[in-house]
Amino acid sequence: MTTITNPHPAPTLEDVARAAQVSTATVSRCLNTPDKVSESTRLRVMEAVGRLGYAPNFGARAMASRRTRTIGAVIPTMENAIFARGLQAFQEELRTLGYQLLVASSSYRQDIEEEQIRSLVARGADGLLLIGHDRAPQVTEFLQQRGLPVLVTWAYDPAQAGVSVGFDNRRAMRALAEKTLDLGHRTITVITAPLADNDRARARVDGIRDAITARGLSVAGLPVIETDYGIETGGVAFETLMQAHLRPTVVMCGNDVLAVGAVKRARMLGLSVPRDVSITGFDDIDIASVVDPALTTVHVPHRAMGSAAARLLIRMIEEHGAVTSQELDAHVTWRDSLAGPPG
Amino acid sequence: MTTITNPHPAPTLEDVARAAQVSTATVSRCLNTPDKVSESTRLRVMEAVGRLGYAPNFGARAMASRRTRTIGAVIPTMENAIFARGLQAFQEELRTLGYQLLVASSSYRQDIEEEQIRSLVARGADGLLLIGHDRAPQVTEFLQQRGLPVLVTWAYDPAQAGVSVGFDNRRAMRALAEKTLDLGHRTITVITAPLADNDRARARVDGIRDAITARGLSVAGLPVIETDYGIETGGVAFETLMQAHLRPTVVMCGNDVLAVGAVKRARMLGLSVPRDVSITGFDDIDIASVVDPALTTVHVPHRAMGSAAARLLIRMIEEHGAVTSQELDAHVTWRDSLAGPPG
DNA sequence: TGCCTTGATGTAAGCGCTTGCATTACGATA
DNA sequence: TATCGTAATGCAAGCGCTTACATCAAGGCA
Repeated sequence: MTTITNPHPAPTLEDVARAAQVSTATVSRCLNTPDKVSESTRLRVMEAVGRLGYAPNFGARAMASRRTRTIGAVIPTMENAIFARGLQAFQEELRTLGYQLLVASSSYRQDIEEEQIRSLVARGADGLLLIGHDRAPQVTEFLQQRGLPVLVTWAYDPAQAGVSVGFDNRRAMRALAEKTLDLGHRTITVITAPLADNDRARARVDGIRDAITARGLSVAGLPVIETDYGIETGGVAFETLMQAHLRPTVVMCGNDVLAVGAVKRARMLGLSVPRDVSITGFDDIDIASVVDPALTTVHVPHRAMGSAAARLLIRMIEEHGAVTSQELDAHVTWRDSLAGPPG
Repeated sequence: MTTITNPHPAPTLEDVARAAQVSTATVSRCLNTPDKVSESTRLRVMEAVGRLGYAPNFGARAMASRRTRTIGAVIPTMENAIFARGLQAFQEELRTLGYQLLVASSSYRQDIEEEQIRSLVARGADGLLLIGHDRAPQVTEFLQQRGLPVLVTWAYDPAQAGVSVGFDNRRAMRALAEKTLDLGHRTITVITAPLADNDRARARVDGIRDAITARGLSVAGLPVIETDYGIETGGVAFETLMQAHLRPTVVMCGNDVLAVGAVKRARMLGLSVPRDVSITGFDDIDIASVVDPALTTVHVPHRAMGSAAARLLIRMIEEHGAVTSQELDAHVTWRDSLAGPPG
């Protein structure tokens, strides 16, 4: 390997100091505590900073000052609108609080999530935002060992350890399932994202089971198809379900994207929604009200969750105090894709 | 200010070295060049690493080794599906190449973009991915001064300096406008995202003008409404346009989200698309084929663009070579929202 | 005039890591 | 047995910054 001499060495504090005829300490103070420096010096220094195109080296600064004002977040994927929206709000709120956001994504894989968490910690994140509770024990242990503030979101499950801000996936889905049962549906089927390593998805399916059981009905034969996130995959799963000999009167989907796939496929199959079959979603993203018929779904306050998470996490960091989990409301949004069973 | 002694000091290389009874150099080698260390030592060291929950300090490592294997990207917003998708592909490709992605978002504001760029540079990014060409000159100058590899994407404009990978927004929109004119439309109107600081949006509108001018028609009276990104805002703009005394026969939208808003609003107003009015989009995101009628739009290869960008940028970094811009194909996708003018 | 306060600046010690060079141990070779 | 090569390890210099502490100049006051 040949060592290439960088033709553009980034200017350092020392370069600026030399250019402005002061010590590095003074330059540092100009940048961090300007009121501790005389006006004339400050002007001279800032001029040099501008002229040289100086930008402080973050690593060095973090090392010397032992904090970064940086928050790390690991989400499954940016392609999922629900995370994108919540994270955008999270970031905007962080900005007003003087923090920076570092985002990484895990593609729904626990091993990648672990790798990303370690990387964010190594980068000196002052706190971490994670999605859901499912996580290998050694990761939790690692985080605890570090005493790093960690906030879980997109989930609120009082049974879980750790602070979270989110909604109760299980209860919300149960509410929707109860409405479904109220309408007279008895042949329910479910399409969901893969359940392994995904407590939110599992909680939603459990919510459906809760509702069924509470009516004294049996949950034994409840068909549940797991499939990857996507409109197309949702459609395929829907078609499979409709080919069963006991055709469902309602297909409850674990998220809106799968539900939209189901609705589209229904039309292709010549089925009318909700006359021939009802379909429900979860999340209430844009697409839910765009599809025809519009989805009956569970509305999740993504943006509110993002900003609440930011405020809570910063409080954990700055006040070292014990904060408590916060539950947000997720309620059924009634639209057109759910009606009584046919006949 | 009271200084709080961190109750959980992160273990350092030295802690590991002490625990494993070796020097810090050996620990470092275990982590970076394991084959230069004897097996027995390596095992002992790795055990200590695991037991202490050691994670290397990124800042220190970057400082000592003078590289980070990190790429920075600044996008306008994660809420826009087109960026989310392209960036996801970008990140996946980077991972296979052994690089990490740092994402920041600018909310479509140049000043925030500048701030984020500087921050990513300060964090030691080995290269930068930026969206579009519009940028304050001092930013470009700063980047150039640093000699940092920068790749522009979501745009391909041979007239612009700098390397880019993307598609020709102007030509693509022109092609769509020509189809529109071919169908006999003469009363065209446009809904677009704000044009200031957004070369992609401007290029798209220019493409429409190109098509009109090429037919020998006048572009003078072409109504153009600028509005923020969103389904709702698109709907409002559409309604405004339809209230004009000379009602358009086609509304061309700068992106799919605005177009979907227009379609939804058309239905609310009791207008049939495309019988009463045609509507076109741009981007071909999921929502475009979900809305009814499905949007005639311009298909953009988001994921291909993301991975191509990753490969190109890494080549710029690792081979120091002059690479050339790469143009990807964006073509009209014909669906149902565009037909001939009424009557 | 001499002493003290105050504000502005400089000095230098790290922060945690990588890496060139020096050292050591040990088996192979003459 | 003496010599040498090689593999394994240690030593220590820095990477660019912050900050406690030292220093210094300039007034203010008795």
